[in-house]
Order: sequence, then structure tokens, then C-alpha cells
Amino acid sequence: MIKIDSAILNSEAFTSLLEKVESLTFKKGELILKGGEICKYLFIVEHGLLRNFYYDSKGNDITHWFAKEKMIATAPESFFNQEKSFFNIEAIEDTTVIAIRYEVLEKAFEDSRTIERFGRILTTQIMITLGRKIIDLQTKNAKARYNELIKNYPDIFRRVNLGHIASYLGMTQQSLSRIRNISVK
Amino acid sequence: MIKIDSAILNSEAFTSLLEKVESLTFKKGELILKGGEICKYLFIVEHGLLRNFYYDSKGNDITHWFAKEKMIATAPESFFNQEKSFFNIEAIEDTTVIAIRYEVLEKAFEDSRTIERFGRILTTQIMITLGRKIIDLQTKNAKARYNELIKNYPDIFRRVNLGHIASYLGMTQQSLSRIRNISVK
DNA sequence: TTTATTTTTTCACATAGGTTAAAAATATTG
DNA sequence: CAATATTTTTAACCTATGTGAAAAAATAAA
Repeated sequence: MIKIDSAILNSEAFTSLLEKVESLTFKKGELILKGGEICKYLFIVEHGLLRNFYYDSKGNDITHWFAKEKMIATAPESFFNQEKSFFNIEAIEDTTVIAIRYEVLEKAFEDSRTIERFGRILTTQIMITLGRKIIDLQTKNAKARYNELIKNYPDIFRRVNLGHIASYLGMTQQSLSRIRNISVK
Repeated sequence: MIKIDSAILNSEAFTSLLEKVESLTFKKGELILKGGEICKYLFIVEHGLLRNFYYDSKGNDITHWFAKEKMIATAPESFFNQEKSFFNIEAIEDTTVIAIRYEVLEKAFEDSRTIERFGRILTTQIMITLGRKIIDLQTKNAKARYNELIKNYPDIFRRVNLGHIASYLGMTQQSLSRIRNISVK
């Protein structure tokens, strides 16, 4: 869950890139990227909320992350390597995005030093964020992970149903429900 | 655990960067980076094996990853943002590394388009690798994670003691031992 | 070798979280 | 509003993994 700095969004290089991008709108519930397809776009959420998810070996729907306003959403492995995606992306609210095609972004990386730097810094920060999530999964129990999420992303709770939050936190919905009730008492 | 492509290691831009880097040697058991310090270097392992680890809330030593020959090792958050490190790095074999100072690398990113691109592609691939580890932790049980590791990094087992492997896999050493014996039967 | 140290395994027991199913609450639609 | 669908909670039971302690095995040191 990475937020793009406004300063970068308003930079000249970015403005020039924006001329070559598409604005897309999705209805709540719409599947934007289907597992097995090649992810053509990197999305920046303008309004709404996206969910990146996959099916585990038992067929359970597991949320990998959410992307709200100003956040990036894509299936990184599929997008950057242009290969079939393991992940799906779904709009869980009516959502408007800036959609940057793979070729357009690669061209922008070639053409603009600023954009290439932006790309490097962005992936660096995502790398750091993912590292933190690994630590949470490796060392925190379900309740601690839950508390961590309310602290850092309180708004997610208002906008996402608990089933999705539970799988994002690496637990069943029943466990999340149990934890929530114990927390209150 | 990211391997650097030989083609990049031999590129002109990289060769020029190599003139500004240091070659360091560590004895087995030596602590290269101590939690709380700012990580000054990005390391590329030439020979030997490094281990990135941290202490969880109960004081347990948890391995975050290993870096063998040709792999990158650093404390990303500390190095790239030049802030105090949560992680420690330890040599678990006698190890020789190429050590690139933060300022040197930032300068190289400024000066060389090739290096900056390399940095972007590298962080992108690390991002993908970390994403996979999250999926493993979120959806695979201890035994499946163990099997995954022997499949992908069989050599790690010959070189690292099981305590470190267990914490890397997100389980206790006793659990790992139990799993290994059940696997055999 | 013998002794000391470290690593790995084993075991008995505890517990967090999974599973299955159903009830309750809430939201959506005709 | 009634009817239907969706989401959340509850409960009984089960299982994988943790915990603590000790034994066994392997490795290193004297």
C-alpha cells in the first residue's frame, strides 16, 4: 500500500507522462485483471478502492493488498515481466484510475530520467513495505496483526468487508471475528 | 534472495562503479551491521554467506534472509533512507563482499543512467521475490514452506544450521525438526 | 582421544487458530 | 415493506504448531 507523493504527481515529467495515459472507470465488483491474463496496466487510483487477490491451493480467495486513493495497483510480476498473472484485481468500490500501459511506462523510463528515478524510488519503498509485512506475518499473532492494521490503515475497515481483511491478515474470517470480540471485552 | 546477472556485473558502467567500491572480508560469526546503526553499505557477496536477522518482541533471533555468492545484502530501509536499522547482518561463513557506500551508490545513480536502471530493475525483482514470500507465509503450512525451500535453495541446507532456517521459514526449530522426520517416513 | 560446546531431535503438554455449520445482523432489491 | 442475499458472529470441536525441558547426536576444542 504505497502512496504517491503529490510533488511527484505534479512534476513536469509526470504531467507529460499523464498525456499518454488512460483514465478508466470501473463499477463496484468489476474484475479489472483476471488471473492468467497478462497485466497491461499500472494503475494509480484516483477515487475508489481496488483489491489485489489470488486463489490459494484450496481455492480460497486471499487478499494480497488494497489500493485506495493515490496508491499504485498492479500485478507486479505480470506487469513488469509481461507474463501471465497469478493475481486478480477487483474494484471493491466504484473506482476511477489513471492507467499506464506497459509500453508507455517503459518508454517513459527510456525518455525521462525523472520518471526512471521515480520508478526506482517507488519500487524501493514498495520493497521496504513488503519487508515489513513479512516481519508481521513471521512474528506477530493474529491479534497483533489486526491491531497493527487498525493503527496504520483505520479507514480500510470502514470500506472493506471483514472477509477480505481477514485473508489480508492471513487468518480466517471466523478468527478475525473472534479476535475482534475479545479485543472489545 | 536476489542474484545479480553476470552481464550487468561486467558492464562498463558497473566496472566504473566498481572502482569506487570497497572489498571487505569478514570472519565467520562476525556482525557486519548491528541493529540501531545506520547501514552505510550495500553488499554484494563474492564468497561466503551472510544472514540478515532481527529480534522479535520476545527477543527471539529471526532470520529475514540469506545472501550467498552474487547476491545482494543490505538493510534496505536503513540503507536507502539512511535511518537506524532494525536488522542485523552477520557472516555465517568467512565472507568477502563488494561494499558500496550509500553516497557512492547515490552518486552512481546520478551519474549513470545504466546504474540507475539497474537499481530500478533490481528493486523491482526484489519486490516480486518478497511478494512471493508473503504468499508462502500467508497460505502454506510449515511443511509446504520447508519443501519449497529445499526445492528452490537446496544448497542453503548444507551451509546454514537448522535454527536459522526454521526462523526464516517462520517456525520454531523443534517444529522444523518434527517436519523433517515426518517427511522421511 | 577425551572433554566441552553446539546443534538437532524427541517428548509431553498447551494453545492459537482452523473447520464446519448455523444463527444473527445488515444490506440490497423488487 | 417484504423477500432475498450478503456479511458477521457464535459455537463446538479439531489440528498444527508453539513451549519448555531434556536427551541424543554431531562438531569443535583441548
